Amino acid sequence: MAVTKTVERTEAAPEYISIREAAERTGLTQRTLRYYEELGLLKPPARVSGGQRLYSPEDIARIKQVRRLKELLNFSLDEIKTVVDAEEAKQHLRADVKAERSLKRKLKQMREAAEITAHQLAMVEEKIAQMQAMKKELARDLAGFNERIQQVQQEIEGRGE
Amino acid sequence: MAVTKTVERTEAAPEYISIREAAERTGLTQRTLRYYEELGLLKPPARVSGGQRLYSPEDIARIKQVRRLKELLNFSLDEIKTVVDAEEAKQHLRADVKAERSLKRKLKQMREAAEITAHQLAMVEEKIAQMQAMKKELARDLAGFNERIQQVQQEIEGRGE
DNA sequence: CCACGCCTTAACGCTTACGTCAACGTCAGA
DNA sequence: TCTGACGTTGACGTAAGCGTTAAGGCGTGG
Repeated sequence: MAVTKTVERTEAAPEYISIREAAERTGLTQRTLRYYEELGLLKPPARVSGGQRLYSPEDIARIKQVRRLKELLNFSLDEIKTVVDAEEAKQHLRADVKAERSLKRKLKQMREAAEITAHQLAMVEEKIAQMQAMKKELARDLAGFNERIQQVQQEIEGRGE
Repeated sequence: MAVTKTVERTEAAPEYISIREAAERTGLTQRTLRYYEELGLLKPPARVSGGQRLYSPEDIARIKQVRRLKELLNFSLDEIKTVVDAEEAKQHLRADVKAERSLKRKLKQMREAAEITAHQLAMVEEKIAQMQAMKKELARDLAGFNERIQQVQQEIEGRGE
């Protein structure tokens, strides 16, 4: 019985925003938001009775996370999908924990979730290391330039040109 | 009088390598190397008399830099082109410095080069900062998971299940 | 009540960044 | 000298990631 979530539009929920606002706040376009939803990267947001999307703060947070995965870590949308699917699993297991079922099962699932998170963490750390190496190189270049600038400047002054 | 650079192929320069090796060492494909060259991201390498490309160690270094710009900083090839064009300018000015001309001119050019480098450095630093924020978030998540795992484990032991 | 603005889905278009032939030269070894 | 591996330049193909347009629904202010 697929119940379509709706929200009172009688100013009840001020934190719910239109796709326009969502796009502005996340730096993506409306088209991109719909596209990501279509791909399953974003779970379908709430709708008003008229059918228009209403994004919750959690939705916004998730959108920002997807964007970070893409822009910072350079993940493809496919890769992001596997990540968010994993996060879905996390949510489910949290619900499970609250619903109280087999503890061993939960333990296994939580370990998987932790492993995924650890993996992502490792990737981020690796990228940071690479970028710090790049930073060093650039800093060295810059120092070299500044040194030469000093030299040339002294030459000019010495000459009194 | 466009003189085509050539290199003795009588084993004279062991540091010069074929496009195959260049691709292997840089992690790009041969096609990509030719494509980048076509776009002006790489300066045309030396050739043997037969027309085959020979990459110098400097060429290889440049290729790796282009790759870093793409993969680490997520630059488009267009953006990379502006960067390498700027670096071209640096090289030219270095040649100028050796050729000894107007010192003031050189000074101005060197300042520009330094500015460009500083700009790139700033971008790298910003990305590092963003990624460290992301790292913190992930670390926090992971800690939360591990904590919960401990809890569940104790529950299991306490029960003697 | 109707015009205007914002939303919807569906479909096609387009750019980037290469992959993949095809057709042909080159070079080293048997 | 022939053969087979490797290289060359086009030219066309293609997947990802959206942009853009079409055709229409909803609701709100004048």
